[in-house]
Amino acid sequence: MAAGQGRATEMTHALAAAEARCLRSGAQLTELRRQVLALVLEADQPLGAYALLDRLKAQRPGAAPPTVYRALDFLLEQGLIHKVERLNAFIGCVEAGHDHGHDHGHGHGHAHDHQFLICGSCGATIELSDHAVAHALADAARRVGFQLRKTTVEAEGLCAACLAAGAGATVAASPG
Amino acid sequence: MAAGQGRATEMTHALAAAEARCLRSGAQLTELRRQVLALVLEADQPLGAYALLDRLKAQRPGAAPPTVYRALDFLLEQGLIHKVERLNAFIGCVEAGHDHGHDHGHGHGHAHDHQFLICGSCGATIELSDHAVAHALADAARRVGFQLRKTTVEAEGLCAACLAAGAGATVAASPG
DNA sequence: GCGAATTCGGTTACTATATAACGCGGGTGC
DNA sequence: GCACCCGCGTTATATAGTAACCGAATTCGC
Repeated sequence: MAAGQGRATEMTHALAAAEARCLRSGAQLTELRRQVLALVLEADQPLGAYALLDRLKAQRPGAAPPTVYRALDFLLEQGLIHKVERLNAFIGCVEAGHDHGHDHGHGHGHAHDHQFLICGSCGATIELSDHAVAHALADAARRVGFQLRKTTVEAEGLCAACLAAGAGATVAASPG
Repeated sequence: MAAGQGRATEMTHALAAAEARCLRSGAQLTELRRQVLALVLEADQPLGAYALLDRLKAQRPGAAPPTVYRALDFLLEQGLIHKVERLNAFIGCVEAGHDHGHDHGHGHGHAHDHQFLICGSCGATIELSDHAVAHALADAARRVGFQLRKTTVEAEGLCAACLAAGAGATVAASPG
């Protein structure tokens, strides 16, 4: 891609931004939480809690499910990561590193509306922040008197790269 | 309840419609599948697979997880039920009883686009079929060259009834 | 009628995902 | 020092989902 920086650099930036954000909000980005965040960020796909646990054990042999789940809960609350419900997996928030220039005032991450596009062929997961989708959903909810708190919009299909590679015909199946 | 019919009547209609649909498509709505469908339909909330299994055991003592999962897979394929990803639970499809007047030609249920609004207070789950939401998502996907196959749109919040009951302040918590 | 192929579902065993509950140690305030 | 909260280790368990094998019933071809 056209990005002029490697993944390692992005990671460093993202971690620094996360740290800065936690400092501002008073949240404690502990060593464990930073480790789990790093594991999520360095993956190019959403990772399940137990996949993260396996990797975490390299650094922290005694790690158990609650170890990683507690860290994930924290990171979710801070808006540093998202959960992909369809996959029961976790992925870094692409907006976590940005600063919106204002404080939303709820003491935690801004919990922006977002959408995921999950490629069924290569597993890549694209995060969107499409206002039209968010508005359409908000409108539909308002129409039935429903007050939204958190939205989950996830779609499965084929990413541009896999479509170009002809995955439209094979969809991750080996050619016959 | 302003509806002029009881839930039992709705259920009977839904089951009859499901049977008719399966007849047309050649799918076999067996006794087990009908039982599981009835359990899903008679619940006023989405039910997890194991909750369904517990209830199924009353009629079918030997039932085990695969028993209910196989039935659920069938019902999902036929479009007679939906899965609520956020809850890992299953709910009857409100359109399953309708007839769209045309055959979609893929040999199974029409898999219409839909959205769920899940009340965090009472657990009620409202199914929408909002075209604006579906279109917005389709547009956003097209813009990044992503081909949609299946969409999952689920929102958590407060339903109109719970809002009216003042749940906006308490959200299912007992008053202090 | 007989066997092959298919479908449905019972059964066992297992993997994957997630949480409850208890306890310890380190900070902070007094 | 002591109470308190928080982070986290630890054990155990709950919940969700699948793999693999088997037998009964049906259908198809002969």
